[in-house]
Amino acid sequence: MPTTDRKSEILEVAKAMFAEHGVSQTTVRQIGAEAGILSGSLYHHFESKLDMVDEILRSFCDEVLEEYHSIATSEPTDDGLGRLRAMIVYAVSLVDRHRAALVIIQRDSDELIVDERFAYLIAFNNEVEAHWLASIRAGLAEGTIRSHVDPPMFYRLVRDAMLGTIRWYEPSHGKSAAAVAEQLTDIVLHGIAAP
Amino acid sequence: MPTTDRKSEILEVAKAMFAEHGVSQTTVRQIGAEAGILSGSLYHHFESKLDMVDEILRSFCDEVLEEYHSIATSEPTDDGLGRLRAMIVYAVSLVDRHRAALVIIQRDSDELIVDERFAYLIAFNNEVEAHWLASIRAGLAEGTIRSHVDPPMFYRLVRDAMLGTIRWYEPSHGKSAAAVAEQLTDIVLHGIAAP
DNA sequence: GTCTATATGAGGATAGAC
DNA sequence: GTCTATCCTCATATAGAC
Repeated sequence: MPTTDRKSEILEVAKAMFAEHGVSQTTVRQIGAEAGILSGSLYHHFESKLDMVDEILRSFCDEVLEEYHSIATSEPTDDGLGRLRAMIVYAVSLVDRHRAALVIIQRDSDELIVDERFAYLIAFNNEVEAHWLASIRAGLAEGTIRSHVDPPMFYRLVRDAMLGTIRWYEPSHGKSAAAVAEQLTDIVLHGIAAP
Repeated sequence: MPTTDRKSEILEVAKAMFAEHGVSQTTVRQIGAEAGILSGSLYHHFESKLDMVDEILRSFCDEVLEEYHSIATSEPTDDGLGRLRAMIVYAVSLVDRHRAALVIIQRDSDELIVDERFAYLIAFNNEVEAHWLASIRAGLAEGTIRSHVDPPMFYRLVRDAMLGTIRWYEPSHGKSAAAVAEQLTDIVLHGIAAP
């Protein structure tokens, strides 16, 4: 048995290329060339180009939802602010570990969800948002979050700030993921104004 | 003289379509159909599809840089925090007034800048960033911004939070642009943690 | 499982009549 | 200034040999 089968190998190549150039800008010929196979032969492993995208994104969504569930249940249920901190750290860590999948979802999901089989992307977003909103509302209820905060608006602002890091955050040089998470958490919690 | 000439009309149609579906996903045939003209006839007004994109983005960049310049000079030069507030309000207002151009730049600039003629997009980003960094550093120097804040990282986090609003902010219903700006400014300045 | 060869369609762009 | 007609290229995907 090989350490990784041919199909998974091709999928890794495709994932990187989809992330770099976008799904529709990546051709099956390019994927084949990069994977050392002719484009026609790809269809022995996959039914279509979108099938590759589907496999990549499904496994990502499954994994992430499972991990959010752990955070939501393992942290003390009543400590909204604590769970929120944990979620920020976790979300930033995804930029390290699943950058390609995040880039694809961020850039191409509008285009993908036209196809019904990608409906799970909408469900994924809703479920993630629900986890965040629950924590924010718990924080508001327990008084650790200022009443000024509008939960959905706040969630979206923070989510977009995190997703944006994908474009400029370089794991290899400069700031670590931890430093980015720390700066973001600090700003979100205490603001930038001097007391 | 017509109120708007045919070329501007076509450009407005194209701008909306580029913003909705992305530049490379919008075909000249679609633009023609929407503008009531055949695709071949578009080439009487423009040399190529990318020429349309170029005209749209150039005028946007010019206008925005000019307005940033006003903010930077009209507000008291020594009040970094004040200028920063003004910039946040201004930037959010762009989501209202120039949504389409912002969407195009956000989604397609990676693809566009491969072409040398779009090099001004990089210059644009650098210049806008320089305005923000100057204000942030002034705020740090005068002590109105906490020393914790890393200027480039902070700028990018806030910029991405603002750009993200493009995807969910609906000028027509619900929150006004002012409400979004207010919530964002409030979080950025004071954080969400209760004192 | 990968190759050769090719079907089929859509994209940007052009030439010349009106 | 717009239309008709068409060129050329490149995309996804298929059929069948090896």
